[in-house]
Amino acid sequence: MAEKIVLIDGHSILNRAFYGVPNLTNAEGLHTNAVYGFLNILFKILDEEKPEYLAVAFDLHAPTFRHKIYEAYKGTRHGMPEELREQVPVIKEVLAAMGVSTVSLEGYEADDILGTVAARSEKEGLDVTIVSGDRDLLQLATDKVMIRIPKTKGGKTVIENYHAKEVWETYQVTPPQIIELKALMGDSSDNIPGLPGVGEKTATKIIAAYGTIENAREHAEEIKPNKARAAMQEHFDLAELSKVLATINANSPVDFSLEQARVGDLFTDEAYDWYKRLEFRNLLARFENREENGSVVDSFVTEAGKERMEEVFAEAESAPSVGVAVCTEAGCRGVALCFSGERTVWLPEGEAEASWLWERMADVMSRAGQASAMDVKELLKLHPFAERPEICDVSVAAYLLNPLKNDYLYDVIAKEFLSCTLPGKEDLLAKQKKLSPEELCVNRKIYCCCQAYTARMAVAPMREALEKQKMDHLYRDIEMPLLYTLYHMEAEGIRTLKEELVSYSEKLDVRIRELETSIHEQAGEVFNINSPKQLGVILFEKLGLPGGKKTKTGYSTAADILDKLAPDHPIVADILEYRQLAKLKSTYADGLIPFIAVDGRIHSSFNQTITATGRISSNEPNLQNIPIRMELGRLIRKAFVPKDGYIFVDADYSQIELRVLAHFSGDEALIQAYREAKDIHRITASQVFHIPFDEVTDLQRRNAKAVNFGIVYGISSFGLSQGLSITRKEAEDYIAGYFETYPGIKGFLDGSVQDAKEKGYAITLFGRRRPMPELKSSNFMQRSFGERVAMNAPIQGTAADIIKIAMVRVDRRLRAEGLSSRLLLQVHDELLVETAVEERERVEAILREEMMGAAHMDVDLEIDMHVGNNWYEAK
DNA sequence: CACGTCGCG
DNA sequence: ACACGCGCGACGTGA
Repeated sequence: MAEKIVLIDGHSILNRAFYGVPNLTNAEGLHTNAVYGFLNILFKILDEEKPEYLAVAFDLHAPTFRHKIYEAYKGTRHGMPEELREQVPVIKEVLAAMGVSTVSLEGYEADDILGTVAARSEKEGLDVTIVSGDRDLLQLATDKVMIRIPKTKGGKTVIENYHAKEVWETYQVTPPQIIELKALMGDSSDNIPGLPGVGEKTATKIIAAYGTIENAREHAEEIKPNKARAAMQEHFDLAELSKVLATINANSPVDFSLEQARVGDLFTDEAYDWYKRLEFRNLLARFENREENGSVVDSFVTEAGKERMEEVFAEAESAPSVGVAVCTEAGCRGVALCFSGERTVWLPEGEAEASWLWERMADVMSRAGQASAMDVKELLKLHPFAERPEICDVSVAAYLLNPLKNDYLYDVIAKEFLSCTLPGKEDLLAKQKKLSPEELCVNRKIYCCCQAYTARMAVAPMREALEKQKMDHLYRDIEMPLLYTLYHMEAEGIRTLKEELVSYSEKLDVRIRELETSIHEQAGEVFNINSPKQLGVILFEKLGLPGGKKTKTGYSTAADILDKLAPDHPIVADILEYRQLAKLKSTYADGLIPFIAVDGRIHSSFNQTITATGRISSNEPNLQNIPIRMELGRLIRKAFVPKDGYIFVDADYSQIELRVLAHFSGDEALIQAYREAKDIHRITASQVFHIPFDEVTDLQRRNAKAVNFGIVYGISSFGLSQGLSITRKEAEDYIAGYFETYPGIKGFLDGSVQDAKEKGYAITLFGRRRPMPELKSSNFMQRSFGERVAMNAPIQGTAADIIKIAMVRVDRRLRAEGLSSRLLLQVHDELLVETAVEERERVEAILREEMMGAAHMDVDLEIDMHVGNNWYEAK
């Protein structure tokens, strides 16, 4: 079959689209209806014809030869409305972005270009399709050249098709005679005057009979309707002019290269960006279902039948590198496997069982030369597989490369590391899209395949980036192994006694009601104590307590403000107690109950890609902020218990951050202090205040402790003064005294800030980076924040690195040594192990060895360890 | 959904 | 004179 070229009459189709599509604008206020309609027609044609070549012809604005004649006749052309005019450059840009070649030629109309290119192409043996709204072009029809005229019928676009045969059937004339026809009947849309009083019917009769207008004139006296005969005799010049206007010059000197017109990948990143900007959601969907080579979304194959799926799974197990993703949504469950940029396979649940799918997925993870996923921990939950270095988690890698992001979405990763534009969650699964169940399922499949694709393709560039930034060790030897430990902890969960929580909640409730009544009485009215807004009005307006404004929205009623107000009114103490109890009840007692699973345990999540510093976070529920500081809150911990025959062993690092600081700073005095003394805060007080160790008062020790903390947080005199309720001047004196005592620390903190400013990031002992864009800020507040972060990040981050190392080693040893004791929780500097009674000593030894041995610094790591029958006792 | 508040390290 | 301690997550309120 012959190759095919599609030629589009740009302005004509744009114009038709403009009047055929209701007014549309995007967020920028740009009119988009004509562009939208144009693209719809374009795609419809391309779908139907699947041509090898494609070009769009545009008139230039300069008047053409034919226009000049016409203007000489009539004067001016009617202008185009502004709403359409502004879309002309847009469609040209969109076409350029899609790699569609456009043709225009000074002094010639699009018709001439179309005619010329059509004639040349036909000569070269191609089939030609011309798309236009202009019937003038019918003159170009042959048995190889088809003219297609889109029309809107009842909101739907139907296309009339004309080869020479159809022209004859419709008009009873040959295509070249269309010119004669137009010369007589004219064409108002194309500003061809024709003869007055001659319409289509008469014109057709005349040309059918005489062939040409010249011949018709010879026989003018024979022409039937008197009106037409008169016109022919008196206004023949008009017919001649019309004939010139209607004649397309199929021999114009247009510069056209067939090769340039070859249809390539229309769905480029730039085109995608344009579609997004123009908000062509429907067309984006078409975009995503495209059939071009190398395009991700359509590179996948859907496999049906268990036998065929088995083959694909087997193929994946021996493949050098596979990206894996799953969809667990009922009704569209399945596994996506990406083998290469050209091949991603979707394996639907179909007749198989989900459990079978997940087993086979786990086999792929266990055996493929390299197996990668966006979230390996999620896959482990479906069906566990053994840890091995060939498994990569792309989200974790992305997190290390930039821990400041809120999330690590595949489309962003693909854009960043693969320069590839994929449809995002919003594009595929947004609720507003109101997809039918079938469409939703298709989109879920696409979503899943995109994840597999990104996981497969991003591994290499991300590995490279990690190596380049010297984080490959951190990734391979700390974060990836940690993922399995976190999975184990989540799967294990912690036994929690519902009855304990319920009775605790009831106990709180009694007191809360008492306080509520008392507070309302003292206020003289009933109001919502939980509303800071209402509370502020009561305290600062009705009761006239001193305080004034503090927050953007009104009065601050935070605890530290209320503390200072307590002597002024007894209601304040009640409010503080109410707040405390309300918090305990809502967040902890009542809040935890729904999380107790059928196994009687709470399985919270430990997130590896959340914090800016490298810490782990916990949620649903957060088990890293269970109360401990106040006795009442601490009682909650009695609800967390080991299973029968087990006890809790809890180990926490002693001042790990301060030790890290001592190591980093190399400050001899501080290092020496750690080597000698157990009570670092007391020794700090002794040295800073020049007092013998034994004479340090409790207050002095407390102050020294606050300074130590302050240092770790990135000291500021303001912050310290707030924390200690002292003046700024006093705080400054403390800090000055501290730096005098430990000059190495001053040097380290200054150096950290300096270093971060030069490099743009802070770095931990194990190479973890925290980017710090704030340091470049011209805003004092932001820059100051950046400076504090630069001091804190290496310290907090290194402590995080260390406990992560310890966690992995503890988890591994418990398993490797055949123990049944298990790591359950991590609370930043603390590990909780559910320990078989008879394994207690082994577990204690493992915790001690692995936690203390996780890093070797100038200051040893120390731990405190406790044992108990619940979490309350074990701390 | 942002804010204020407060629990933990 | 004035910004503000570092890192998280959950709850309740109110627009």
